[in-house]
Amino acid sequence: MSTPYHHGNLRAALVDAGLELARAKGPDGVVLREVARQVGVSHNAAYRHFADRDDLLLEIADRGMAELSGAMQARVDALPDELDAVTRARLRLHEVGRAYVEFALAEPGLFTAAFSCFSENAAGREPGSGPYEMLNAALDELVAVGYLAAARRPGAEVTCWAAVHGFSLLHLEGPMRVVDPADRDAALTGLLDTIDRGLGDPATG
Amino acid sequence: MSTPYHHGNLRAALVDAGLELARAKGPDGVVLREVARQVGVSHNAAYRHFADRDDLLLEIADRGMAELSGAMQARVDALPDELDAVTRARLRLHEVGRAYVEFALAEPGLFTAAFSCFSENAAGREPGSGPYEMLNAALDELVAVGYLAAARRPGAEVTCWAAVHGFSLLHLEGPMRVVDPADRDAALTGLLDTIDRGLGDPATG
DNA sequence: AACTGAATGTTGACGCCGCCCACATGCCCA
DNA sequence: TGGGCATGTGGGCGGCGTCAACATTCAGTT
Repeated sequence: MSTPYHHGNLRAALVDAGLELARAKGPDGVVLREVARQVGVSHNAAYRHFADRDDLLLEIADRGMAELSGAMQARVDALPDELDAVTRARLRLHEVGRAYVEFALAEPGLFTAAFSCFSENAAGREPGSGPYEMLNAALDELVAVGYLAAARRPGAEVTCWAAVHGFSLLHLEGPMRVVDPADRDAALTGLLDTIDRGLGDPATG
Repeated sequence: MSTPYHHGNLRAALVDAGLELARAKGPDGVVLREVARQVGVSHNAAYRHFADRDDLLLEIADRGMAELSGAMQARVDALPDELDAVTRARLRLHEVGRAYVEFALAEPGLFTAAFSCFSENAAGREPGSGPYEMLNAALDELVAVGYLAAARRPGAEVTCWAAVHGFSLLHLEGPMRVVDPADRDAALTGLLDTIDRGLGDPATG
């Protein structure tokens, strides 16, 4: 009555609670018993909906990835239209990278949780919506507009991803945890600039 | 008698055992009770030498960092001498980065353990011996030989570190765990090349 | 050589955790 | 109406980190 024996939508409630825990304390904060406690259900109830803790974490990771994708998409969409093709493509890559780092620093727990495990059918439900696909799209555009030589295109996505991913982790859990935000932003600008120069064709850019 | 009540050098033995556990299973594999078990001492014995688990992990991390430094130094020292200054400086940066990634992939557990926590007096006991210092030295040399413009020097160490760190983690625990070594090496070469181009002064390089 | 205090190691306990089991409850459909 | 199945409960197991009390050894003083 007051609290019906069957929750009705326990699975979703568990994921939501777990998501909040991940946000607040990172992947290690997603404790099955605590999640159950917050939903007001007994420990073990979760096992009717998830094989084990990792299975829950997997779904949380997917949600985190989706959120990251959204943040990246938002920044890309906010780009002004009236730019020439080349600078627009270059700015697009910058925004993709900046959004990635911005999200990681704004949501450290969720970000690390999202990378603590991976599902096969990754974040992007419909193709093209995941962070990886957005990055590849940005790079493809750089080739299309003639800024990035086609010969340099293979592997470029790994370079870009590695750079922003490493930057995020170094400032999140790494030795750069304590640098002040201004220096951090300057360093990020420098990183994006170096990548831009490194990818660009001197003849064209 | 057979096994003396006092171990004699328990602290070092615990660190060694913990180091092996870290190597094999990463930071989460460093379990106090297991470390004690391996040394043949009761659980809790470790508390006479370490404040808590993190304290032990800290020392393990230091050792891991030192090992990383050694691997980097070895690669740098192996560089041939008879090169002109500019290419030598550029190669030096390449080797620093390659050694970093190589170590991370060869010793995944120890590498992640080394970055799972940090001591204040970081890895390099004597100044200049830590990974960070070696990277900075390589970049300073790039400035000295005129390849890297002094104006681009600030923040360059963050860019380089982020790139190789991110590359390592993406291939270690990240979505790129499964790419085959050949592709991985090609991607790393591409990354180092992009960084080299991004840092270099077009007029000089 | 005996005494004493500090250092070191042991035993036992507490409260967490993930996970497994047997059982209780409520829903749906024949 | 009744039976089967999904869902939630309660208890228990072993493992963890940590604390407190106790045992043993060592080293320095007299």
